[in-house]
Amino acid sequence: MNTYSIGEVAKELSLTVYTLRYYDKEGLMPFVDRTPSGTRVFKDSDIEALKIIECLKSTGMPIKEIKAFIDWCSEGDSTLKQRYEMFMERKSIVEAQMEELKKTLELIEHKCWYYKTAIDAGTEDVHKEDKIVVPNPN
Amino acid sequence: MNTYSIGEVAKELSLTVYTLRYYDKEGLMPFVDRTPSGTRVFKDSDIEALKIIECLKSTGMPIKEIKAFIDWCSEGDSTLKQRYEMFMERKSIVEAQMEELKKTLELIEHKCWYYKTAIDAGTEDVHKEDKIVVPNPN
DNA sequence: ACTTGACCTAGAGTTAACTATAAGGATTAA
DNA sequence: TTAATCCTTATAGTTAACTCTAGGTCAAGT
Repeated sequence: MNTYSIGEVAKELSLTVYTLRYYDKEGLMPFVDRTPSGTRVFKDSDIEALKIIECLKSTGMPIKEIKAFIDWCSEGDSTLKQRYEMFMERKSIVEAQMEELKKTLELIEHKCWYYKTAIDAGTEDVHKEDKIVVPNPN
Repeated sequence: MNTYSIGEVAKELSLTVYTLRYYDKEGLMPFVDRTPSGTRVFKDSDIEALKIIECLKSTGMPIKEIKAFIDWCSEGDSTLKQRYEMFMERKSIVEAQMEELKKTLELIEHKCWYYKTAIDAGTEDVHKEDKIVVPNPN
């Protein structure tokens, strides 16, 4: 079974060693082994767990909540329901984020069109009467 | 033409008056009028501009960059190209975010399944041999 | 043996984006 | 007119998530 140093894991996950040690300090990595002298030794399964952590982080989940999840994992089968519900809640949060992003993208695409036509006309004034000239979505 | 107080705008955009004043201090709202005594008076077009600001903010754009855009808007037609390029860049950033979120959602949905089956089995151990029992995407 | 470089901890510093407080001015309602 | 409820500025405090420094340990290479 492969093992990795903190520097290797940092490179692999595009994080800094500072960040990884910070996560450890916050209790996100209680599963990582140490050598007798204290150096962290990461297993493949640890990297997988860190990928889950990064996944949760990318949904905007705060580190304290991620720690709660990690704690549940350590507690075993008695917390299966909490963990399930946590992921179900994340699912609906992410779905809402995707909806939100879709609307954002539409507005941005409209702005791209707005500026493209303005550049072609040489002035933003072409849009001064938008409500009259182009009554609809623009 | 309608006008609004800072409190009304805050309510309308689900922000606090603190946040709006902070934005103003950071130079995001140079277009907002004042009464002779200094009270801000928001027009409908100001609220529309704030919605664009919120849109940019929701893509993760830092306030300093949003300020650069607002400054370009004040400078007039000479900055049309910059503004166009800025929105084109935002467009690809948002598209990348959507791709990322899609992958995140897939992982989360997998975890939902993982925990649902574990709950049904009464133990997480049903997944201990995933690689053998279910060789593929799980 | 010694130097180099990666690792360690504890704790301080940074940054962004608010969030709140203090002290006061203007406007409205009783 | 007096209280309430807005608003103002300046400035201080908070929070999350890093990010870095200081001072030290440890293992490998020359």
